[in-house]
Amino acid sequence: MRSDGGGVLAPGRGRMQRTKLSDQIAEDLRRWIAREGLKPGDRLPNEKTLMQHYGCAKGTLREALKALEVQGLVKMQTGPNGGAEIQPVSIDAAMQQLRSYLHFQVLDFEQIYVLRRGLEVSLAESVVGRLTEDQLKRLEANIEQCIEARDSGDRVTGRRLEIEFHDILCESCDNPLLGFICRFLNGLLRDLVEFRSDRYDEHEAFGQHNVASHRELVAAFRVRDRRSVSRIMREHMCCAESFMQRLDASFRSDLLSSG
Amino acid sequence: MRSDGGGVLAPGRGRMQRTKLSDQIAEDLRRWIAREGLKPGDRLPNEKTLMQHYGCAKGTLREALKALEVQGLVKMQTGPNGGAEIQPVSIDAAMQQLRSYLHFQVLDFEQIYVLRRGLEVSLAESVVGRLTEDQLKRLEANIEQCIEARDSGDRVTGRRLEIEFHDILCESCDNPLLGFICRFLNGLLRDLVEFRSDRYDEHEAFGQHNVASHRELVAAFRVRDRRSVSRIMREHMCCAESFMQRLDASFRSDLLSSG
DNA sequence: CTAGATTTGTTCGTATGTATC
DNA sequence: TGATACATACGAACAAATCTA
Repeated sequence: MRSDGGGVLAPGRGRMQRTKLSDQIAEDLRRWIAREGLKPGDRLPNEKTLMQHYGCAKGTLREALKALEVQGLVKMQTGPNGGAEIQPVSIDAAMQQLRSYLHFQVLDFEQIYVLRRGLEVSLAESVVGRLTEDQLKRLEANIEQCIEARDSGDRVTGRRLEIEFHDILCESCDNPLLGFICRFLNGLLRDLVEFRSDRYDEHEAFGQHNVASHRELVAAFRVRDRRSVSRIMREHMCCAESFMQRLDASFRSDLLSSG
Repeated sequence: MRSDGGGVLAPGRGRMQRTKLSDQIAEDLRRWIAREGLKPGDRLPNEKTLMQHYGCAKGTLREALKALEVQGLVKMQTGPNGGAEIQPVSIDAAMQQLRSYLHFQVLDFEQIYVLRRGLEVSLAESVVGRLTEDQLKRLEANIEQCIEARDSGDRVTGRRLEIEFHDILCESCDNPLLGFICRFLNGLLRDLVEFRSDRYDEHEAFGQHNVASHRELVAAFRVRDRRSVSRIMREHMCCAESFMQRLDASFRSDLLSSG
């Protein structure tokens, strides 16, 4: 029993193109998954059944399933009881897509900090009283690792670890939107920091500030002092931005002198 | 042109390819597009050529192209000079992916405004002096439309138009990250506002506030008064949040009394 | 406006690798 | 050790869209 397939037109310019059958099937499957309320671990019917249901060929159905797979909705598996298995909605697929969108745009650290200096404060406020003992311990362990990295002179690792501190905070955020964006900004910073100048003094000062701020933050989190958390994070963001600015400046002068 | 394709096929004995052939081809095409620096409008080789290059069957290649199409990198076209055409990196694909990620999360207007009240102010500040005469005119026209919608009692259209005001501001933002997120938040609000209560008095007051604030904003934009813009938008967001809160409250009481 | 050429879209048949029992 | 179920992949052919002469 083939679904219509005749009159479905795609809005466009002069060329009105009949929507591809594989796209119709993909869209139908998406709706079916939502309507049926399928959860991660559930499986779609196998290819043969779906082929009979939609009255289409293997290639067509496989293109439809491929679309769902790329979007991270399902994962294909071979063997008995194989087929398309519903996947937990992945934050990674959304991040990668947003990243590839921004890949061709100009982006510097200042544009990131326009968002970050406000959002990280909101994030910190929102997780006060929600951090588990395990997470607090991991925050403290992270600070120790930062100190080790600094002592061993491994600057890039140090910067990366300091960003991980903020990733841990994202875990407890009950606002999925805020959590996503903060995590995403952290990822962008991780990429940027790889290419910054290796000015020893700047990195040293930056690292010392970060360790101090992170220690104050953990202390305030432990006593659930929301106002202190807010203030410390605001100052921390402000300082971090100016440190990044100086790193960026010396990085650019390095480029000039070497080019 | 070598018809070899051996570097991609990986003729390993024992276990065949761990990753699906179509995925390998898709990844190779992505890298090829980036390395070659292909721009929107450029075309990939046609299916036959690609089949020969990768030494694969039609179905396999089509799955690979489908993956690129879903990610918004290319668009397929039939006919002579058809094939896979490179697309401008679309903001829509990134938004849709992020939306589907958040679809299964709990999200209310308060969580949106935690971000919006800060980001819209930054956005407004960043577009001061960058708005064209055309955009200023469209902002003013938008305000007139809002008044018309209010007079004709069309509340939902009014709310939608007021959000479009903020979409226009996003156009001039030179920070792609900030622009993306503000646009995305506007989209979320558009969805939420559809289901809000129809309390006439609340909507009326909300509409009047919006028109007044938007008028003040346009005036400040015209004279490029950055500090006024910042202040007005901050107050506007604060008021809008409390209005939404009241709409939400009466909406929930409606639900209770009807359920 | 029609006819042909080009290229994607779809179908069917078949074979093979792989995981489960 | 097979036997079975399933996705993966190949190849040939036809259908539909679209450009050009």
